[in-house]
Amino acid sequence: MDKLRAISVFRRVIELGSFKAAAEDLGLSKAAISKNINELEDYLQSPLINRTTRKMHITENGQLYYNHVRSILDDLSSADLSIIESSHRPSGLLRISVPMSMGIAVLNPAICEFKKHYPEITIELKMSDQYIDLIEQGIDVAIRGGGELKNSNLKSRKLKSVSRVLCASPGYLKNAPTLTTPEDLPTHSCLLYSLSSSPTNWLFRHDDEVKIIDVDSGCNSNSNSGTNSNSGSGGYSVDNGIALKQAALADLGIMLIPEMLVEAELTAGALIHLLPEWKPDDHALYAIYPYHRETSPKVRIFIDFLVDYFSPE
Amino acid sequence: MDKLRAISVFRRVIELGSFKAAAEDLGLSKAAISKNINELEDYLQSPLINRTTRKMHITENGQLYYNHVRSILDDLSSADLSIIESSHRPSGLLRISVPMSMGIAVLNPAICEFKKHYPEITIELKMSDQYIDLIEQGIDVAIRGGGELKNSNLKSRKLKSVSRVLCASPGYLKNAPTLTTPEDLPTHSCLLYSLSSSPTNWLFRHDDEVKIIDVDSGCNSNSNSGTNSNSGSGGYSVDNGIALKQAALADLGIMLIPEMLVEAELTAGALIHLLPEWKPDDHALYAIYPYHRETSPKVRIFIDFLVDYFSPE
DNA sequence: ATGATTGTTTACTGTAAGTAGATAGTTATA
DNA sequence: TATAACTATCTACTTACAGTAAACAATCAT
Repeated sequence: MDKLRAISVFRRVIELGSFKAAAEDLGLSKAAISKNINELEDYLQSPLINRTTRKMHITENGQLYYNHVRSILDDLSSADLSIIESSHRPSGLLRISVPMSMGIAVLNPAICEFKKHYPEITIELKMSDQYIDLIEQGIDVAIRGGGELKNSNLKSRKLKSVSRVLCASPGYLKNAPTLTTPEDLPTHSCLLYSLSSSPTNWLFRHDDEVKIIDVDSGCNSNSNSGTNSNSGSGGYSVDNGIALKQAALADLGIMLIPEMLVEAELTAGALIHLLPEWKPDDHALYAIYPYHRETSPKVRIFIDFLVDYFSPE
Repeated sequence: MDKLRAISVFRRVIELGSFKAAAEDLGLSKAAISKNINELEDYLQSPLINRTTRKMHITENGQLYYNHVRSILDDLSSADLSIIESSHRPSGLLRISVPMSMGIAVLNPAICEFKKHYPEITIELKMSDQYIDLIEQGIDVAIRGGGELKNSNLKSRKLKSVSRVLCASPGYLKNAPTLTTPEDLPTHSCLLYSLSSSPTNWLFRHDDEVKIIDVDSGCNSNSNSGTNSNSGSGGYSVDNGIALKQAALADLGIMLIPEMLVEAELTAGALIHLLPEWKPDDHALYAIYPYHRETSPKVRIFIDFLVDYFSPE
């Protein structure tokens, strides 16, 4: 027995006062109504409706049950409706995870704009420089550089290309080895951004020429920290873009960093753009979200917004 | 989809935190759990649980729905339980219909005794001298003389034999024709109890001899009312035993009446037992109640009690 | 009486709910 | 790194049952 249907049928029979009327109202046969009522009565071990072929009268228990059941059915359908409705009109809480530097430089402005369009979506932005488990932590969307997925239950969507620049502070460069081609990099102190998809392999293009440099090659062999002079890559790896920039500004070495994080420093001369004719490969910003047949509209809307927000034109 | 089952499954999954645990708890396969959750999500057009093969986390909508649904399920099962329980422990309202004379003479004392045993059953006794429609009026039990049923949705159960006596007042008999055999009755003024199963055909036995007298035979032809003297049956028919007795005491004629209604008058001499060697056929008292596969325990208990109460030993 | 109306019964059918077993993804352990 | 243990999902299949149609039964109106 589909109890919920049986109860709905019972309710309708009581409200319309006849099996036939309920049958027509519900688009069922009289037989089906009869069966539903019988099954419900069997289940409750109690008569609910006394009936002849011409008259019916609700019993005391029937009336009691009707009163209970009506409010229960109403509650349930309102609960259903509120979920279904919320799945069309986006609202509720959107939990976003993002690495700190990107959160400040990129995502926060985007979110501020987003909130203007969808004020009824509450946003909880979590700055996190670790890759956390979205499902375990109940995160709706994570913004990350690199679309690789740790988990097949996640999906990713590319938001934006991030052009990166190779740069260092004048202070570092003053005492540093010469740098005329990418191949010179392993002799330098290279600051690594550990959340990059391949932190130590830096790729550069010049016209059709491609060079992949393992800037970490000398790291483990000669880890001469402290002094920022002479050759050898000083082992410094951070998972935070702001800290990376601070390290570079403190003359610690050369970094490969998203251009947008250092625009001000480059124009002010606090950082120098190195090997400008060698273009690093673009990173990309991805939105990562738990895959689900029924993606929440708030998630869909938010990602759509970000794609639009970051699209070039 | 059996939505109620899907909701129960969802609830259990949330409470146990795993599909497998819920499957074992509910005695279903993991596949069934998975299907139920998927169907519920499809119906609500919204993800309820984000899941990998190892972890699951309830979504915002899922939490919302869970909160609603838990109280709804609890409400429903408590409504069910209260009905099922009441179908075992008799209680509630018992509506009884009975002809007035029997109500006062027979049923009321029985009910007083019944109430001592089942105080939690509320009784509403309706004295009615018409045969009313039990189902239309929402009557649980009617007590009547004669087990004939107007309606196939009713059942009857014999409670008690009612021995009747032929009697009249001395005042009537003083001026009345002679009465030595039942055949003399049509010459008398016979008072009819219209609720009897055959009001005008009075049956008498003497040893193996049976006589059926149509006491109404002369009624329509000579309706000499007013005077209580001489021959011819005066047409008087009542549907109330007390009124019938009052009519006899007022010297209006001869009546065939349940012995128990006139015991006091017979011993006091206010009424005279006529033709004592001719025994009228016994009437019987029946309980009539709406037929239902699931008879209410209050009805069953009450009728059982009456049968026991009226049984001879 | 007759026909209209209404609930029940019966035989049948199609849907879908459940299962078993294979599959795929994830974590722990050696 | 490979393996084992665990979990959700998918696929194919079986089975149960909800609904229907049609005949039946009972009641009421005319």
